Formats: sequence, C-alpha cells, structure tokens
Amino acid sequence: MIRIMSKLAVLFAHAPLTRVRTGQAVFHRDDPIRDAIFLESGSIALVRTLSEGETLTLHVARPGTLLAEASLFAARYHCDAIARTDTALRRVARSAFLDGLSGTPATLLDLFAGAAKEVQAQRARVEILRMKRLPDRLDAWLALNGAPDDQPWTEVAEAIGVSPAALYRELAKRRKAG
Amino acid sequence: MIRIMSKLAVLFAHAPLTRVRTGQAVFHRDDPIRDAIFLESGSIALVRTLSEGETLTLHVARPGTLLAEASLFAARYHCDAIARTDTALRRVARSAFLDGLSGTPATLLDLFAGAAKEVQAQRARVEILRMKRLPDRLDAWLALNGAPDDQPWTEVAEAIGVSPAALYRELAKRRKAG
DNA sequence: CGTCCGCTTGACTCAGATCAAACTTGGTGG
DNA sequence: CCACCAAGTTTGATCTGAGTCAAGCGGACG
Repeated sequence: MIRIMSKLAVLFAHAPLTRVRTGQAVFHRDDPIRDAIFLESGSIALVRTLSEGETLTLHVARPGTLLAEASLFAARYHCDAIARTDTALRRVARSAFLDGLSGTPATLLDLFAGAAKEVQAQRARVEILRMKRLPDRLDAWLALNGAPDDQPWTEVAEAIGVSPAALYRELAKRRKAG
Repeated sequence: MIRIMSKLAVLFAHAPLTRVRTGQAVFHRDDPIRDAIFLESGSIALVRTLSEGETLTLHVARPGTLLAEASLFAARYHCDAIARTDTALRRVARSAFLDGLSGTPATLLDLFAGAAKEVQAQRARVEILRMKRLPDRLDAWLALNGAPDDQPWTEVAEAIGVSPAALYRELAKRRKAG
C-alpha cells in the first residue's frame, strides 16, 4: 500500500502505535511532559476544566498534527486531553523529538507555520468574545465559519460564549426578518 | 562594543535600520505582505479596528522579536501595526528571510517556541473572556499577571473586556472587604 | 493655571442569564 | 411496533450584573 507521509509523520514512523478510546484521557493538567505526541487518526480535544464541572474546549487536534505543540516547551501540561473519537497516536521522547527536528528545517518550518496559524485563530476568537452584544458575536462567528450544516447551534452558543436560549431567540428573530 | 546578538537578529544584521515614531503605522490591514520585520527597539501594537472607532489590541511586540510572525505565511496583514513608542526596525524580503531560516534550525526552533508560547497566552485570554462574571475575570487575570504596579486599571479593564466603571466598583468592593 | 487622565460613585436601563415547560426527532431495547 | 429516553430546539417569565451616562475629585505636566 502506497501511503503519502508528511514530513512530521516520518519522525514518528518507528514509534509504536497506541490506541485510545472515545472519552479516555491522553494526559491531564499538571502531568509532567515526557513525550511528543503525534495524532495518527481520530480527534482529541484539549480541554480546561473550570470550577464545578464547567469545561472549556481550547482546541481540537486533527490527524497529522502534534498534540499540544504548545507543551513541547513547558514542563507540565496546562490542560486535559480527551479523545473525542477512537484515536491512534504515536509517542516519542520529547528530547529525542526535538533533536530530530533540528535536522529537518522544512518540518520545523511547517510546525512554525501551523503554530502561527493557530495564533491567528485564537486572536479571532478573542475578537469575538470581546464584543458585548450577542448579534455582533454571531455575525462575526458566521463571517468566520460560514453557516453550520452538521454542527448543532448549542455548540455555536458555547463557542461564542452565550447561553443556548439567548442564541435561539436571536435566530428566531432573524428568521422573522431576512 | 561587544553586543550579544540573538540568532534571529543575525538574519537582519545587514538590513538597513528604519525608524518609526510613536503613533505611526508600520503596516495596515489588507496591505500585501512583502517583508519579514524585526523589531530592534521600542514597542509596536498589533491592533484591529472594530466598527466605529472601537479598537482591540491583539498583541504588543517587544524588541528582539519578529513583528506579526503569524503573517509570515499569509498574503495580507490581518491587522494594523501602530508604534507605541519611537521604534527602530529592520526589514528583509520575506522569501529571502524564509530561505535564510532553513539554514538555521536553532533559530527556527526558537520561533516555533515563541509562537507556541503565544498560543498559550491567547488561550488563557480566551478562558478569561468566556467567564460571565466580572469578579471571576478579575481573579483569573490577577492569578495570571499578578498585581499591576505601573499599569493603570483602565488597561486591565480593557484586557478583561469590562468597562472601567464596573472594574472600579469591584475594586472598591474588595477594598471594603479583604 | 488650566487641562488631561486616572479614579470614584450614583442612578438608570437593558441585554442576556437563569429557570422552566413543551415539542420534535432519532435511537434503543423490550 | 411501541415505550422510552436523550439531545436539540422553541418560547415565556423573571432577575440581575454590568454597561452607559453623568458628575466630581486629585495629581501631573505643559
């Protein structure tokens, strides 16, 4: 079987494959960081647990990317990682991974580009959350992400930081107009 | 004079120095991106102009860093850059800069690390802005940044997305307690 | 000495949170 | 095939945190 392998994947090619089931944690906040983790398939959410059950999704990692790249340079994780689907991942000792990276500037550049893009995405999120009125937030979110086809509106409400009830009200209001 | 020069600075060493005065723009939103820009001294704010005069500060660049690293991989700028103090910077054609980077993995790793750190900072900001109550936001901000010594509270209000009046009220309330 | 800015407080208002009750849909299991 | 349950959606009633407007204070600085 011929397989196109990203440059990043090559660095993990010899590492054993680990499988994680939906709902299981890959790591927890404050765990010491030992490995670089590559997401082979599936999807993993980076989640911060706020006071009392409330939870905030910081990021959803997709296949072919590093999990929590930000944590490559920290001593401990800043959030929890929870599998959203059954996933497969590979681990390499962090120091070994960093050493390997030094030999592959192109991969390093890809990672830098990915992180830069993520910075922009987060800044866009900040811009939305700083708006005071709900209609503005919704407009901004729609301009950025287009109309949600599969995604339920409750998730949109979560993303823009308003209650589902308030969002549905606004949607009803818009339906009555244009 | 002996000078410690970061690896990043070396890549700009031969570029001419440009000076920018306080309040002047280095680039505007939607300008095509031609150069990589290195901030030699001073400080430059990345600002997004919202509807009608309102403005949101996305980031403040410090000396020794790239300006708008995120934009190295985009076609046009996503925000304005305004000098907050008199500054000095150096420009190198973007493609030439990227080529130069490929030869210096250590620098590239530094940039990646910087971007990763910035991602974490933005995520922390998102976490704060998603809180509904003002006291929670203030607590979170204080836990992250400690008590502000020089910075006026109006800026803190701006950072956590509340009106100065509301923040001063909360501060007064706390003074009356512990 | 006047003016700007950070700070402080009061009064009023309102957008949106919260609580709550239904209704629709799809899936699951008896 | 139907009873049942969970999730998404809809909408009403009520409450409240914080935004807005406004007026006033003190210190810094040209």
